[in-house]
Amino acid sequence: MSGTAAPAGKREQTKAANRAAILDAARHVFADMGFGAASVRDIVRRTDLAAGTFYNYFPDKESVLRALLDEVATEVRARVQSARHAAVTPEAFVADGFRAYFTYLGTEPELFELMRRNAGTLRAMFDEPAIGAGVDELDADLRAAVASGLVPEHDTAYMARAMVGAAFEVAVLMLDREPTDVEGAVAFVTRLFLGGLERHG
Amino acid sequence: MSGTAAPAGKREQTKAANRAAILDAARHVFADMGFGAASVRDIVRRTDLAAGTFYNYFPDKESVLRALLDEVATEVRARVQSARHAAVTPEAFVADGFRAYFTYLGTEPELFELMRRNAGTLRAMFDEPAIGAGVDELDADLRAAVASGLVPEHDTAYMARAMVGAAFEVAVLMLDREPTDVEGAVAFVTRLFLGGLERHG
DNA sequence: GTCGAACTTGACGCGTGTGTCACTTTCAGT
DNA sequence: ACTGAAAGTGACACACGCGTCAAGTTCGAC
Repeated sequence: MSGTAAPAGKREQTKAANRAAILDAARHVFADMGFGAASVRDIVRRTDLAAGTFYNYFPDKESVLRALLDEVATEVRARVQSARHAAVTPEAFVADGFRAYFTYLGTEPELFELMRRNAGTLRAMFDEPAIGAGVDELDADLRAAVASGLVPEHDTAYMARAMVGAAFEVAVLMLDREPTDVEGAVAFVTRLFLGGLERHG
Repeated sequence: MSGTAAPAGKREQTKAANRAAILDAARHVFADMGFGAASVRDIVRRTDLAAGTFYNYFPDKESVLRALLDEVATEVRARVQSARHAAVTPEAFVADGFRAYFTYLGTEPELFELMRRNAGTLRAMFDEPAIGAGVDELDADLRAAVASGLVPEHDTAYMARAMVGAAFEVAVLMLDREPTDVEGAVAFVTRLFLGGLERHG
């Protein structure tokens, strides 16, 4: 009957369901009113649970944000990383990385909206610049590309930031346009940054 | 004695001083804890004023944010606009616009921090994408440049967003590095986007 | 069917924020 | 000086969020 791994007792089932319900409610609340203005009560109210129950699952609203973040950050990082590491040409490096990024965001627009709305808070709270989910890794990959001669020498720290910042804004616009045109966005940023990389030679 | 225009009665003097004190306190508070988490009391506490006095100047905290925003948005827009409109080559168009932007941010790092911290809130609150203070104007300028043949045809909406997003992130890094190197940042983004623009032809 | 541990519930005590308002202080005009 | 309007003050009434906890409910083991 149940599709996934363990059938599990009813106890564990509701436990997982409650946790999921809280995370789901929090996703909406944080995206709608922003993390700072949101209260634990706002989250609970979007749920069938009682106020006290919340604290069986998370100690405070910050933990919920953290959980939500881990969800998205690890996923997007892994996808982008593996896409980039499979690339051998600069074209593929840029295009595949962005494609993985844009594709995932198209899949989870709600999480993206949450990140967009609370980007400043995230930066301040966890020093991880989770917004781009891996500026450091991009920087590292760029340095490796420079070292191996694939790409001309340049300020990789600036470049990583610029790529993430531009990609983020382009993603916003991409998701605003109907229908969502991932390939168009990929083509745009790829041309932009390939041109930029060459020019730095 | 007093440098500026009207010596003004003591009445008007303190009135202006109080308003300025509130705005200054709010600048700090919004930048430190984020707009959503901040309270009117937090602002007042950073001031010599009583709680009630606040409401003689602003109806609520949102109005303070609005006032703060107008301060920075109109200033940066005017500077960038005039810098760009004086340019005749694509090089100057890109470089001068960014230079005006970076230079102003270097002047007012506190307002920049406020914008950075609350970018998501600003977008949600006022539809104006005040963060880049003029994406629309940049888009318009780009379209004009395309129409006049200065620059090859491309998706100017994407380009405007990408430029603003990249500039914002580069500015963050620029202000983190010591000493603040405006010309280095200008040179970086100029090469990046000139290469990108050419490549789109 | 019984029992106990795990979980849920919602009301409670406490702290804090909101916007207001009667009262006081301050300044400008005479 | 004197006076009245303008502005400042802080306590107040109300509302809400927080985290807890005693009481109730539910599931699973035997």
